[in-house]
Amino acid sequence: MGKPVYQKVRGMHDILPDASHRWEAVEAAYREVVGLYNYREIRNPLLEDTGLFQRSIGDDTDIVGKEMYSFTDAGGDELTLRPEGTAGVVRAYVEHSIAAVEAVTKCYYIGPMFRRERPQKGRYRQFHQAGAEIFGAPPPVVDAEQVVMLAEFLDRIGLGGAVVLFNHLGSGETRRRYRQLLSEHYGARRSELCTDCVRRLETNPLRLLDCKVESCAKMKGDAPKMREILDGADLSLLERFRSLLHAAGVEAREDDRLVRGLDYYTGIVYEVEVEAERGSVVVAGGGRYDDLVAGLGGSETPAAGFAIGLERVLDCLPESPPASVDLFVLVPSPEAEATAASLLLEARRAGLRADLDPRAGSMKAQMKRANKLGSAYVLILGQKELEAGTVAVKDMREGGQVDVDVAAAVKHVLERLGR
RNA sequence: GUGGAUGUAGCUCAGUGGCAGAGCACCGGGUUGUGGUCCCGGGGGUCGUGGGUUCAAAACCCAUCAUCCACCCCA
Repeated sequence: MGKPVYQKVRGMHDILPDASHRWEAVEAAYREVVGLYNYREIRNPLLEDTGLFQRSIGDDTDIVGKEMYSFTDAGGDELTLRPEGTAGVVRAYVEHSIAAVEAVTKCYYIGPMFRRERPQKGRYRQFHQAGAEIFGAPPPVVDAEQVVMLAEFLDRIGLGGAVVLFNHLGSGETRRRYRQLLSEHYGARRSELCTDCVRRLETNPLRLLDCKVESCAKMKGDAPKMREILDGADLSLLERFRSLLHAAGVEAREDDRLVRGLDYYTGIVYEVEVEAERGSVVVAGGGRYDDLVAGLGGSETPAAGFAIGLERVLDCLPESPPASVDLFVLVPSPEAEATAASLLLEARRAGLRADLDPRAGSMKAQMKRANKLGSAYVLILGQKELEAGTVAVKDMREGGQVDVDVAAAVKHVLERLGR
């Protein structure tokens, strides 16, 4: 064994053939579920102008401030590997004037995102998200529908019982006012704050509520509450949102500490949590961003979306074996290879996963290979069979085998497999 | 970005200064043409990497890289 000259860059992972089938299954389930809700796929570039992310995610956020893979290309353009999916989707929505063609647009995406963070479990520098966005729809019906869709997806892949934590960030003016009030409340007792919170006063006052340091946490008790700032319309939206989720059987709890790390969120925001062996894991997050389309040059357009962390989802799912082979052909001698090739072709055209051992070793070695691949049936093309124009069909499960005419062998296996 | 733990065979790990190991996996064999169980055998590691201490380093020291945990933040 040689020693590797290169290794994968930090925080990035190879999805090897022994694991990729799990990804395929999760992605297929996602496409299927969002298709039922009439979402269509959008495929955006991985690279965008750096300014797009600065404008949409916000200059003060951690993502823009210190986590982006940005560079100047040979032509002098400032480019960034996308750290999330929404910005690019909104950019495309505006750039292609989609609003002019249809009043409501629903699209989904699946793909890699890049953030230069310190990696750990469930946190990678290249990770994958499956997301969905809707444009041109006011709250709260579509917001609830997106959360239900998300729950349906999780349920389908075996992560039932997800819990939704939601909050209302206030829209536009109320949100700014609330940040101001929080900043004043905590700022008045600045000296008792931890160093992180002193920084938060400036960068993200909403995060002050989430501090776990005791002296800071104590101040939360008499801190102004979002609910006190929200107007009647906001509160009734929240209530309708809640009851729509309830009606769909989705467990949802209001959580006034819930804050999103991206500046474009307005109004209803949420996170989705599932129980895993190591505790509860947030596998998805989303919310409404009613100002973003206009912020990127489009007309005022209500919009909402979410993103699911696929690694986090997969980390919660059990290992599963890859697809096994339906039919394996044993080729004991070169004289049998032509017959083997045509049998394999016939089998594959009939939709069977079929293979042989390209090393052409002993029959025992080839049988071991067939067994390792989990083959249901093995066709044995021995000298005896070749001369008789037959092939031995062995049932690997039962262990028995029968001689069948070469021309009927694949059909025989298809019948036994019930296909 | 900060603090901590870990890095020995493909995988899980034992080995605390004196010849690099186990289990599983992989490959082969157990007479004539047949897998899974069992028995026997085999290949594979410059002990993450680079320095240092020592007669002698997988082990001790320093650095570096990677993974994991906590923080920060987030999917």
